[in-house]
Amino acid sequence: MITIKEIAKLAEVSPGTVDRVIHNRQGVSEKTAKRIRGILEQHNFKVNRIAQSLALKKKYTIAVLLPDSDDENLFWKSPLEGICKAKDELIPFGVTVETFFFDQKDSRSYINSFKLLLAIKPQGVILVPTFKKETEELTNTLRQREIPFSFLNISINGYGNLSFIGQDAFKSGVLAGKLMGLCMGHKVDVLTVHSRPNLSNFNNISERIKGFDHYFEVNDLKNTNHYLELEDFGNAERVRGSISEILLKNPEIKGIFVPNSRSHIIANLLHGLGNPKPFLIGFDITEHNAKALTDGKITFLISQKPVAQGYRAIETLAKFLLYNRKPSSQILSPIEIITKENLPYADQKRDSLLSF
Amino acid sequence: MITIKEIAKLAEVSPGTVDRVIHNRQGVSEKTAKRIRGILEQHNFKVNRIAQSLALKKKYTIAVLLPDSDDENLFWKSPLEGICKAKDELIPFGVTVETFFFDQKDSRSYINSFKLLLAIKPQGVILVPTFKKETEELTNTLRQREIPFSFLNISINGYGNLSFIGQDAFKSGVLAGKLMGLCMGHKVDVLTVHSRPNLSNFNNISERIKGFDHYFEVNDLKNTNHYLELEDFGNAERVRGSISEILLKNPEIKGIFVPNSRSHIIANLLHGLGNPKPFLIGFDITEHNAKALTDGKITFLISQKPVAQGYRAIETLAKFLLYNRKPSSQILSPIEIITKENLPYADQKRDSLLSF
DNA sequence: AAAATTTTCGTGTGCGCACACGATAAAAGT
DNA sequence: ACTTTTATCGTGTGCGCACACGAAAATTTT
Repeated sequence: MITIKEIAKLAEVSPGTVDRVIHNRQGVSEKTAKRIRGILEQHNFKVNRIAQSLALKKKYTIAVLLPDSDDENLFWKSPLEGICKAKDELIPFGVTVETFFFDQKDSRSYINSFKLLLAIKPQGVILVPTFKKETEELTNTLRQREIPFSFLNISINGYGNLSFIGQDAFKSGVLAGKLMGLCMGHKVDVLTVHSRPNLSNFNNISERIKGFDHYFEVNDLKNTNHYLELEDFGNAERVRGSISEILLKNPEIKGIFVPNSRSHIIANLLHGLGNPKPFLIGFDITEHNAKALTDGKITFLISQKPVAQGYRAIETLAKFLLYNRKPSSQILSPIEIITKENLPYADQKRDSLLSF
Repeated sequence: MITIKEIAKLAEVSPGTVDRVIHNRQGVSEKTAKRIRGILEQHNFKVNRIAQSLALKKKYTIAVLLPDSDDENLFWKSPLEGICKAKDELIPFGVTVETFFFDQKDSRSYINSFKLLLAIKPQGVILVPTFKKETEELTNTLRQREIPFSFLNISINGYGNLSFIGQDAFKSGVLAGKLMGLCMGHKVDVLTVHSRPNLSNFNNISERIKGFDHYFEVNDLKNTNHYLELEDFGNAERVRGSISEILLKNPEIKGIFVPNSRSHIIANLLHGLGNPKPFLIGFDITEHNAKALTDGKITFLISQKPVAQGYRAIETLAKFLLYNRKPSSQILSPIEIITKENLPYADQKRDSLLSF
């Protein structure tokens, strides 16, 4: 690997001048700049990122705003894990990552945490835009202060975000539909169990349902889709009642689709209702879901490499701050099909050369 | 992040002494060593990998021995891609990666390429142990010279390799069986199309078939498995003849399993034989397979993140050489289920903070 | 007790780059 | 022709660490 010093010798200038050309800084005549650029290209010069990182002394702070993961909703543990991993790796780069949490069911906590976030004066922000209106406010502030920000996991358009890191929710629904169609055939009824639209993260959920239904429409399958809207997945008694009611009324229902990470709740209820091995498609590998999948109470889980999602969100933003590398506007996670058989191999940790 | 110099001040010694303690080098009395270790722990000191890499001047050469990818077998392009990526990133670490190829159908080329490989005196080797007997020879040489080596993609035991990077072939077969069982139901006949056992890479193929059959046995499904053994997937006329013959004889065959990356050949033949949308499970996302999947001629592809496989093989070996970090003996790739719907999101490139 | 040896430790340099500072040369102003 | 301004470039230092070299102290040998 050729160094700046060597390039300088070849061009008969000082290393400082080469440095200026590399970074397009002013203070070098067009004539010599051109010559140096030629030599750089000719020798395929690439900055040694390692030396660069060591020399760079600018400090950056990235702030993250994401839902906290209570016992009821374990999903957010995974992106957080990826975020923490990126955080560790970024320390020697002079990048600090600070995390702020909010309650998914309380938009005020979203606003409040954001205020705390602003107080640390971050140079970049990652956020999960759970609440639409409030997000408009927040992003206005960020744009005003010229703080770049990316959306994580939930995609909404027209807010001037640098990037979106997450899954194509609609397509993941389509895939769920395909699996249902392939395994259930044409004439069987299916049931979609979802929560109330006004709850958080609904953007993804509704897109999944749309995608699911879309598959049946486009492929002209003659299945009947039933829907069960629950107010609160946490209320076991009421959920049990609603489920058994709709299943009794529609005994021809054979396949069940739960487009959120609380699939295990439905799976375990069905088990209790005398259906130990239901055909059920759920979302996300949480601990509970993994257990239900292993026990055969869930057939398929659609997953999205949530750990990698968190990691990449930080990584791309850091790259933008450090090297001014603009990420693509959509960084789409894989849409993984997880069964009992391939679960042990899913969502592996990744580590980089710099991690321990 | 606390530095060596700061630790030295706290311990009232010189940075050099701290350095000696960190690397367990001799030349420091147990008393002061203990004191320094205490302070290191207390402040949770971690070496700055970036500064370390810059200071390290030891050069390493990693040699890779893998099958070349002709038009007939595109699979190996993917691991190579990952290897090249790792190679680029490793340059600033003083690690050079050299690749050597052999013909999968010619064990002599395996031996010959290995000789060339030895000539560059690598400090570490990655190899795809396609031929069993010959691999024994090669690994003997490597052990003799104390050159650490890892196996890529094909797993064979008892050769003293540092690590294996690849898929659990048996389990991937089990998963294929599961998908077949789920979609085909209990009474349908299925056909497994494979190549002759003496061909290269047979270890993986036979394990996949074993896994596939195992699923049906364990779950007591009453399907009948038919087998078609082809001498050469490349001979279109003969393959067509064999396929149409077995399908005519067994019209009840509804599902087809092709446990190798040439699934697209069978898929296209079936298309020609008047079965435009067969139920077919194949392996690996090659260009041809991806096309056939998109066209609906293949239902499922089982994939294994081959790009990541190549990358990780190099990465783990480099980490071992650079930092003496022993990888786990099995680095298992995910067993991915790929359909038309999630294909666009599969096997994404990954890049690190140090890549361009 | 002096010399020789070994143990224990400090100092200094360089890895490749970024960037501040100052020097020189060219252009503009007076 | 001289000063002032501006454009152009070179020099030097530090980022955190590894490692070679040598100095000092402790130990052994004579």
